[in-house]
Amino acid sequence: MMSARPTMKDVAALAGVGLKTVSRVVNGEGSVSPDTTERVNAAIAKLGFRRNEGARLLRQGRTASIGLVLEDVADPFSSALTRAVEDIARQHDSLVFAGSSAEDGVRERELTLAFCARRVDGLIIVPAGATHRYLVPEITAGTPAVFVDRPPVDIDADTVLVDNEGGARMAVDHLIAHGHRRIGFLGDAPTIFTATARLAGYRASLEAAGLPYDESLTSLAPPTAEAIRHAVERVLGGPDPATALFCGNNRVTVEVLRVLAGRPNQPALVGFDDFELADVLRPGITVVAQDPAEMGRTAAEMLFARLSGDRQGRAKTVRLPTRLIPRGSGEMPIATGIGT
Amino acid sequence: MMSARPTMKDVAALAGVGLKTVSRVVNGEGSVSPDTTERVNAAIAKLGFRRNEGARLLRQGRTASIGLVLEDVADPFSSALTRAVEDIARQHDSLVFAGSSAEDGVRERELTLAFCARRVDGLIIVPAGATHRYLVPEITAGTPAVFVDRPPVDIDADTVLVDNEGGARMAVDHLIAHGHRRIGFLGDAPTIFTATARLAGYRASLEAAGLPYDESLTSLAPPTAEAIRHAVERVLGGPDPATALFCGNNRVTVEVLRVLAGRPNQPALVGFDDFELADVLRPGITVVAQDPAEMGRTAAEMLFARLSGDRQGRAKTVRLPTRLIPRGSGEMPIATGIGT
DNA sequence: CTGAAAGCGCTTACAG
DNA sequence: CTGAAAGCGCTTACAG
Repeated sequence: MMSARPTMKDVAALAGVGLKTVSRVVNGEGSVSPDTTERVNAAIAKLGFRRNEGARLLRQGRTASIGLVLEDVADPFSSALTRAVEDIARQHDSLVFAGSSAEDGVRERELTLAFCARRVDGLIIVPAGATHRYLVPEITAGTPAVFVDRPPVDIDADTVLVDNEGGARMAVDHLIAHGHRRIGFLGDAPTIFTATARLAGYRASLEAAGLPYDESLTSLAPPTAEAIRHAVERVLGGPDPATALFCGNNRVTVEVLRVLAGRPNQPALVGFDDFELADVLRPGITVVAQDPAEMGRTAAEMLFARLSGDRQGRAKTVRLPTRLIPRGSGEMPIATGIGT
Repeated sequence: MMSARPTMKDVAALAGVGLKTVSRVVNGEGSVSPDTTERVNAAIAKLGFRRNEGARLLRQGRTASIGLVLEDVADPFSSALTRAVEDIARQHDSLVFAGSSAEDGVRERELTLAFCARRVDGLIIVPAGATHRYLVPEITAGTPAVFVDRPPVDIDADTVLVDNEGGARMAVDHLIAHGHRRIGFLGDAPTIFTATARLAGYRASLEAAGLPYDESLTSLAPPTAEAIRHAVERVLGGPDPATALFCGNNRVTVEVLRVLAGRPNQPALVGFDDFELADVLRPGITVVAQDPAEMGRTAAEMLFARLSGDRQGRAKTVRLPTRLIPRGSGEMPIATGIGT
């Protein structure tokens, strides 16, 4: 029972052997006599020795850890992704540093560089910033990065995206197929890659159906309660209102539902991103689902592939599919109330 | 542009100064001539040098990182807690290793000891295991641990809990106040501390009201869809069924709502734990809310307080309050259907 | 089968 | 104002 942590040196001294012999026993390298092994193990047990992995890894030139930069750890999308990354990392005996950029480019950079300063073996980033040039020296120095959900800006790197445009198009096609001609789009801030990609899918769907694109039916803004309330009122008000809404992401959908709960007649609705309880609400909420766990898994596998070999190959982009899940809200015809 | 990372030695060589001088400049220690400082900075810039924090911290005997052991990073409770821990850690220039025990004692132990092997400065643990004796050597060696949501077993350590019994009692009192006499309790597995504490609160409330405790109205089991379906059918079936349900946690509540969605008449319902969309459902779901972010914040603050001084003081337990949020489902009198 | 020396990339304690 | 030496706790490369 020492108060400080015993080291290999302490073990060696107690066992009366050289440092290297302790190292051999700890690493199970064999070629140590049974007698010596026993003495070393006894000393280890007596002192409660546990090897300092950080010191070992410093010598080996890696840290067996990766850095995961999220928008917000607390977000369901981020946390599902985190769990998937964790599970892959565990398979590679690697630990995960996780942190939130809070959708702030400066904070993303600070956090990412803090991870690099700890010499994480690699990075998985849900980017928020307007440039990732700051990563060039790190990547060049041998710290690979994989981007998820949004592509990096100004640099080339492995990326995992979903088919945002195709997913959005599927959502709007679905509403059109159910008779809607006036369809609103409520998206996140236009600085966010996925928001504009989904807007593009929305427009493509309208165009394919020969429907006009009417800017007064769209809104691209951070999904605060206030902003969403105004947007919903604008899009559902006026002389020729929308009869259906396409919500650009999870947080938009939830805020929209909150606003709609207080209104008499309800538009049809499809949301991008699935969410817990979407099936319990009445009507069930039709969504275009992406799979954050699959995104995390894919990104982590790409990263560990880089770490164990293919470090110089060209950057790859994987685009995962989305899936339409009809639950009721997206299948309502024009002018039918949602029913309380 | 070297392919490997430049070190202080490389910088010193290029600048034509000693290693220590580079260290001084990097640390802004002053007492370096302007001329020398400039040469060193030029070399740093030219080489793209970035100090290896891991090496620095090894020498300093700490890692400026903490380990966070959760039940499941992807769970909303865990992820809200994680974000709060992250924010406090950032204030202390510390990074966070996060990982999931998956409610498995063995995995909890492996993960926790992996963090200790990296010599994290401290631990925050949502415990799953049946004993934490394995932590004694680590704590003795100077790695403090703070437990959250559930107390440690077999050891003494700082702990952050909520008033589970009081919260449960508040929930059941509320249902009783609305006229209910037959109230079901659907809780998680009895091995989970919070499940039995909430059962105790349920029983205390019944007893205070002079109502009998009827085991046929209760269920304590992991909240799989299957188990919950059976439990709901049992508690709401039979000759003298429950008219109200108290759900022991988030996941139970969600599964119960899923089951109830397919049934004709609906019991009153109060859930322990708040959740997104509880206010959007019709009726709104009345809950006893705890504050996972506050729990994380409190735990992190206790940990950093230990790290910056009070290492030997007696273990403290903080018990945070819960809060009843009436939204409709908990205020329904007997025999009134929930509406669609 | 065993160990002394050098090194991972830094800082600390000393000496000038 | 500056730097050589020793050290953080391990492993690597060598030598016996």
